[in-house]
Formats: sequence, structure tokens, C-alpha cells
Amino acid sequence: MMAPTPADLGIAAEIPVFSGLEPQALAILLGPASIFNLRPGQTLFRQGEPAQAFFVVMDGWVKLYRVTPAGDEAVLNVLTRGESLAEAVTFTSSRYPATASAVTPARVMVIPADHVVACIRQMPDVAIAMIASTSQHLHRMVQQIEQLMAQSATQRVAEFLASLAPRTRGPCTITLPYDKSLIAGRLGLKPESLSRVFAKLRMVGVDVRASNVVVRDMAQLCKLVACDRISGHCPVKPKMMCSQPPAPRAIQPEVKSVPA
Amino acid sequence: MMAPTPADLGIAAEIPVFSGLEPQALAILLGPASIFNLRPGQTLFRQGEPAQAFFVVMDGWVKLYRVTPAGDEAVLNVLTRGESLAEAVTFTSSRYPATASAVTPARVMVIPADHVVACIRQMPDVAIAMIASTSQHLHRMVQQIEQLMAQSATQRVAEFLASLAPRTRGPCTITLPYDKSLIAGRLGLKPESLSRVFAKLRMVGVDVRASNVVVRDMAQLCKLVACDRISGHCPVKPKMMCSQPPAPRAIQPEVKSVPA
DNA sequence: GTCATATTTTGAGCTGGATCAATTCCACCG
DNA sequence: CGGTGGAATTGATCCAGCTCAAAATATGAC
Repeated sequence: MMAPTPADLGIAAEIPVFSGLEPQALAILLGPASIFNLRPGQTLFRQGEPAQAFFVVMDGWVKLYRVTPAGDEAVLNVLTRGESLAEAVTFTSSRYPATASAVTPARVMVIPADHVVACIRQMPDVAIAMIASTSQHLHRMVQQIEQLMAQSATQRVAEFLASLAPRTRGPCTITLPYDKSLIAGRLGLKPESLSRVFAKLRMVGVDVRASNVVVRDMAQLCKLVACDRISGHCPVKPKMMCSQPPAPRAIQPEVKSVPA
Repeated sequence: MMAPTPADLGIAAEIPVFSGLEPQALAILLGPASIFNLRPGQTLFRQGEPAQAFFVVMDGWVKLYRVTPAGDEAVLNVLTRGESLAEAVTFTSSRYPATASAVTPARVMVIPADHVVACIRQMPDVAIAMIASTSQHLHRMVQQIEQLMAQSATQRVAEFLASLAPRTRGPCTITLPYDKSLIAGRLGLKPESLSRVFAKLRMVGVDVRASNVVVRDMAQLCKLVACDRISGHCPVKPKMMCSQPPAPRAIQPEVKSVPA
């Protein structure tokens, strides 16, 4: 544990959770911050512990997960440089709902909760920034839930690969950011299943060799996300009353939102 | 759409998202609030629309869900009296990540986003309250992800039932709060599967008749959550280095699936 | 380099939950 | 009361992903 270097503070200014803050405000906010150096496997905090700080990953990879009653672990996210953890809980003076540990050597900035609360009373912008960041996390979880509820393994893997690649159409080379077994966990799969999905993807021009992935055509990969043609899923179900079958139902009082 | 009655304002004071606010602060915050009356099926907001307000359910049930590219819907939550929606997004001036619609006749309070932002600048406590509430939502999603990743259908149903019951041990009667098909969606199941799970639960003293559930022993139901003995799941996996390896595994009650 | 360990892949088989297709149940209405 | 339409149950079958087991491949220590 050590004080952040000026370089660290420079980096912090670029980080999403602090975006939009005046340099002065940021300096005050980060006054009591410090830096943790974690070795692989080391734990930052455990689920159930009182939340006394929130964190920003400066370098390396950190795994956020829950240990289930049965002893399995459910990976919620795997974070790297610039991403923040646990900002919301620190305001509720309650407990961390998950465990975080390093999966590579990692540097993590620690910001004490009580100090952030104090800052908010002086600088409302800090509150807005924290809420915005939390909102991102929520959005991400919403997407993850949708994935788990409604997508096949193949689709989840395709979406994961797509999220690692630039938004191009043609061919593309990707490097897997961490262990395949961790990727599997992150996607709610067993390692064996991930391996088989990779094998299947080879049929549509996705070649996985160690941690190097060569995609023949990104557009095709993205199409997979919407509709898993490999395992024959989904030829666009009709579903619901997307069109208008028998809905004489009154003229929707149109919930146009409130005027500014 | 109408102005909130004094009664509504009184109720609001009791609501989690506003807890801890001074009455005056609350009065200012709710100044421009209004009440929507929704009929079943009517939509409060749709995913992708710009977020301009957040909401508190005053009465009835509101379903929060995502429509997947393939046309399925993934139910994120089903909310009732006192629960709030979309407070975090409204600060990011971005878009709703999900759709909300009424599943029963419902009354919903609408609080314009820009007003809340303005309030925060005057009253930091409002910020704390909003973050705390958002943190609850995050926690809930974390649990839901854990459920989807690591629990069997039976366990999810058991947990759902347990969440509806008082925290007692012995016998207990529960009323299902909404349609079984909606419950199924909320738990990431098809209605047919939910029906079969209920059938299986009858073997452990859980009797479901229409929307009335009679549980012979809550303690037993809760044990199921930790370990699904019905479908033979999980006899406490050794996993990790948690404890002794060759647990003297108790006398398996041997419930092989239904003999034809 | 060689050997030991951990990660990944492959194979074979099983099963939980989905799907498709009837029924049956039940609330509501004339 | 009997009829009508949506909700719920039941049956039969299928298959994606899990499990167990073994082989292959990478990683690292020396």
C-alpha cells in the first residue's frame, strides 16, 4: 500500500468514474487515496465485509464474483485499467455484495468511503459522477442478465468476442485478455463448453489459437449475436403483438415523458 | 396524469428511495411530481428512449424487462408499491436500458430528471438517497445473476417462494403475487417448467393450488435453496480448499426421477 | 534442453429444461 | 346456467450444455 504517484493522478483524470469533474474537485476527492499492489489470487475485499472504500483498477485484471452456497463461483465481471468497483455500496454503509480478487498482478486505487461522502456535501458534481458510473454498472448487469436468460452459449461467446474488437466489418485479429477458464466463468459456461463453442465458431471463420483469435468477417460474427444460426436457433420468431393483430385497445394515452 | 394527492405524498415519505430525507427536502423534491394511472399492458417507458424521469410505483405491479434481438423478453424485475425504477439513468441523460409496463392496473409517481439534478445541487442528502437506492438495485441484480449462473430451476423457485414468506421456520401460507407465467419469466423459466417444478416441490411438502401456496416446513424449503436435493444436485461439492475432502456423505434420500 | 504442473481440448454419455402439442382448469360474461 | 378464451397442467420428445474421464498442449522451474 502506497501513495499514488502524480502519474496515477494524471491517469485518474481520464477514468470514466471521474469524468466531468474539475481538476480541483478531483484533487480534493483523491487526496486520501492510496494504491494497493495485489498479487494474483490476492483478495481486495470479500462479500459480506463492511464496505469502507471503493476502488479503481489502475493496472492488471481483477475478478468480481460471488461464491454460491454450493461453493461454485459466479463471475460478475472482470475489470481492468480505468474501471471502478463498488462505488455505490460505499454510500450505504452496508456490506460488499461480492468478492473481488486479482487474477494478474494488479494495481488498484483505494478511495475511502467516508471521504467521498464528505466530498459530496461540498461538491454535488461528485455525486453526479458517482451515480453516472453506477448507472453504467447497472446497465452492464442488465445486459448480462439478458444474455444469461435469452442467449445460447454461442451467442454469448460471439458477443464477448465482438466486445473485444473494434467496430469494423471485415477481418480482424483479437487477443483474449485472460484465461479461457475465466472467460468461461464470465459467460456462465464450463471451460469444456467454451472450448467446444470455439470449435464450432471455426466453421464460421473464427480461428482461435491459444489467446489469438482471427476473425474472417466481423459482420458475420455480429450477425451471430442476433441469431445463432449455427445451432439453428431463432429464425426470427414472430412473438408478441409486435405488429398489430387484435389490439383495438384505446388510443395509447402516449406516455410522452414530462416536458422539461 | 394528475397531481399527487396529499395521501400520496405521505406514502412517499415511507418509501425506501426517499428514506432518510427531511420532510422539507422531500416536499421540494416532489414538487413537480405527478401521478400516472396505467392500465394493464400499458407502457411506462421503452428501452432506448431518452430517460427524462424516474418513477415510484404507488400501487399495482409493473414489469421491467428487455426485449432481445430474437424477440424474447427477459424479465429483470417485477415491482410493486414503494419500489422505484430508473433513478440512476436519469442522471446520465442517456437512454432507458429496459422497458417498463404495467401488468395490473397501476399508479406510478413520475419525478422529472432535471428537477432531481437541480435538487442535488441544493441538497446533497438527495444524492445519497438516490445512490443508496441504486445500490440496492445493483445488489438485487447481482443476486439474480448468481441465480441464473449457478442455481437450478428448483432452487430459484424455492428462493422466490422464500422471499415471499416471513422469515419463520415452521409451516406457512403464501399467496403468489402475480401470474405464474410472469413468475416463470422472472425466474428465467418457461411456464411449463415452472409448473413441473411446483409438481416436484409437492414431494417436499409444498402445495401449490392456484395462487395459494402452503408450505409444510419453511426450514426445509430454505435448505433447498442451498442444495437442490430433489434433482440430486450439489451434495455439497468439495470445490476449492474449503474443507475436508471425503465428507461422510449422509444417507442420500434417493429420489430418482419419477418412475413411469 | 527435461521434467513437473496447470491449462485446454477431446470424447462419451447424461439430463435439466425447452419445445410442441394436447388437455384441463378457471374466471368471466351474457 | 353453459359457453368462451386465456392460463395452467400434463405428456412426449429433443438437445444444449454439464459431467466425468482421458489425452494433448502449454507453462514454468531448474
